Amino acid sequence: MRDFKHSLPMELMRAREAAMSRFRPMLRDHGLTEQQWRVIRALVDAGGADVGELARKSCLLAPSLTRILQHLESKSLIKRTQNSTDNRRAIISLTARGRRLFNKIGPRLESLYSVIEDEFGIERLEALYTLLAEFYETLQANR
Amino acid sequence: MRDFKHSLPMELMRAREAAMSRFRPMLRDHGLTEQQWRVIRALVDAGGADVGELARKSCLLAPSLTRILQHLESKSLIKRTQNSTDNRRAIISLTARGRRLFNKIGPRLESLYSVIEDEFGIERLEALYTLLAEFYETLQANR
DNA sequence: TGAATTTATTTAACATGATAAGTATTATAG
DNA sequence: CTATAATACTTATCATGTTAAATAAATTCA
Repeated sequence: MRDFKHSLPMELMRAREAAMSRFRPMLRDHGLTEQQWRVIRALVDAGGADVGELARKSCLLAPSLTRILQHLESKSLIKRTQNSTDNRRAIISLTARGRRLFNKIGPRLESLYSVIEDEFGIERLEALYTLLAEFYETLQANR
Repeated sequence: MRDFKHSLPMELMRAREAAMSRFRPMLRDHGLTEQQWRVIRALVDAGGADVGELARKSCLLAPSLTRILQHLESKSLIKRTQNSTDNRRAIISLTARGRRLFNKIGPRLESLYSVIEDEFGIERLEALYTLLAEFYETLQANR
């Protein structure tokens, strides 16, 4: 059997964890988990979206997202607006408070990210992005 | 700000999930989670290890591993042996039942994995492994 | 139209992720 | 030696991951 150390899902996880461990403390200082931040960032990107769209953009399963939205709503970081044409989907968007939090955290994360760019090199980072995207597309296509 | 779609931790996660979704149903059919399988596989690889070593090899946090070991022990898939020189660390190893389960599942996962190799190509897969390992090493080195 | 399906989201239940605190054992300094 | 610190692991707590089931609104079709 292939060496245990050579397990692709594990290598992907280790690489991800190596990166996230740089970001997580900062998010925590602002009272956010990694997943909550992904939702906020997706909302800035989309400027309002229903739950399904948010789930796709933030790479979260619907049940997780449901709980996270309840949490963010209780902290007044997001709000829900009823969709007139389909009462199943409410439109989620950031509150002013949510946007302020994003504006505070976003730049700090960017600077942490640019440190990684410098350490690993932009070219190799781009090569990694490309391979990851291709890998994902390949596996989705043949699903 | 960098495009949201271009977030490295998310891309790593998506790629990992694309792969895991191929393996997870099979594991589930045998009553195992992905993490439980990682522990079993690490034990085959090491042939007996204490909790700390197991945590590193299976990429699990100690509290998660504690719970998983309790679960696997209750299903008689692993056993604990006392270490004579240090009573803090018990040595974990597979039971005969654990080994049988591994022997049943291992080959099936390998064949699922070889499908991915064929779809994506071994060369690109190797390139991906290399980049991931380098990325991990770079970020660990400068920690 | 209205019963049956489909779609969107939530709830439930169990397992793991992440951080902090607790416990027991071993190592170390004085 | 022994009080103290360090190490290895476990517990506790809250948040998320994963699957299945439930709920409710929209769609389809007889």
